[in-house]
Amino acid sequence: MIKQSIEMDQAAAILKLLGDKTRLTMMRILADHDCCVCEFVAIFDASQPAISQHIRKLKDAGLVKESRRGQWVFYSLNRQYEHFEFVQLLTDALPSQEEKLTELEKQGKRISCE
Amino acid sequence: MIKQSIEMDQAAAILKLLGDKTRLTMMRILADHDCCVCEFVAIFDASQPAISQHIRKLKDAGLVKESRRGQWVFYSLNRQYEHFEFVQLLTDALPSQEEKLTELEKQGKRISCE
DNA sequence: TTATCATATAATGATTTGCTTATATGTTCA
DNA sequence: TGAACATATAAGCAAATCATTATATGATAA
Repeated sequence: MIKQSIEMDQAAAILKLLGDKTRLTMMRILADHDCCVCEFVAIFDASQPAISQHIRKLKDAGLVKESRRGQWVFYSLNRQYEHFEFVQLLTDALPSQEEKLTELEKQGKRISCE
Repeated sequence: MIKQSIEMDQAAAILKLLGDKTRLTMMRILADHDCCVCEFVAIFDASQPAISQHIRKLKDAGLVKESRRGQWVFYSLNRQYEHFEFVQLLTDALPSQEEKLTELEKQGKRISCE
């Protein structure tokens, strides 16, 4: 199988989407763990609608997928996304955001509903 | 020397800048050749001020540098740019825009003033 | 079933973006 | 020097973006 190269307009659209600190950081976090909306709200210290709207953009573009677990909605990377490798190339170049999660745990705000 | 990782806000700023098809394509072209403004105008079939304004953003951010050659102003990648490697990671993942240049040559619009 | 928690959506407004038109600047050449 | 060419800048405007507030939806638990 010959790997199909991404087209310029698709690449530009992805970069535009990720050219926002909040969304870019979300993607970097999701590269390591699934996350639910309320965790993002806590991490970014942002309003719930603001976070919800950022996630929606990522979801509409196909970069993330959602799954409801009880009352929570979790998001994860969509590894079937057509240009997942391109996205991964980017997130791999970014620093781990692990501290944001450990910070959450300290505050007892980490959700886990396994 | 430990390679310093790019910070999230810097990365987001770069992606935002490159999240525009015209600017992204410019960077991909510049990865292969220096280019002058009038070539970009021909390639993108855009107005001269529009092109000039895109280039200015790239220049202000430090991604490209300019050099005047006679009446033309040429632009090239700034390989000394702090996050050049990050930028290169991106452009390397994009398809060559070589045809755009060969197209120009066919039309006799390629500038060369060596 | 109703209160509560988690999330999404809608409406609105301020800010940013990217073009256009008009004009200024800098270079070359007759 | 002045005309022509290449480029930059400024001003203005329409569209896009991103937050806010208010409200709707969906799930759980008492």
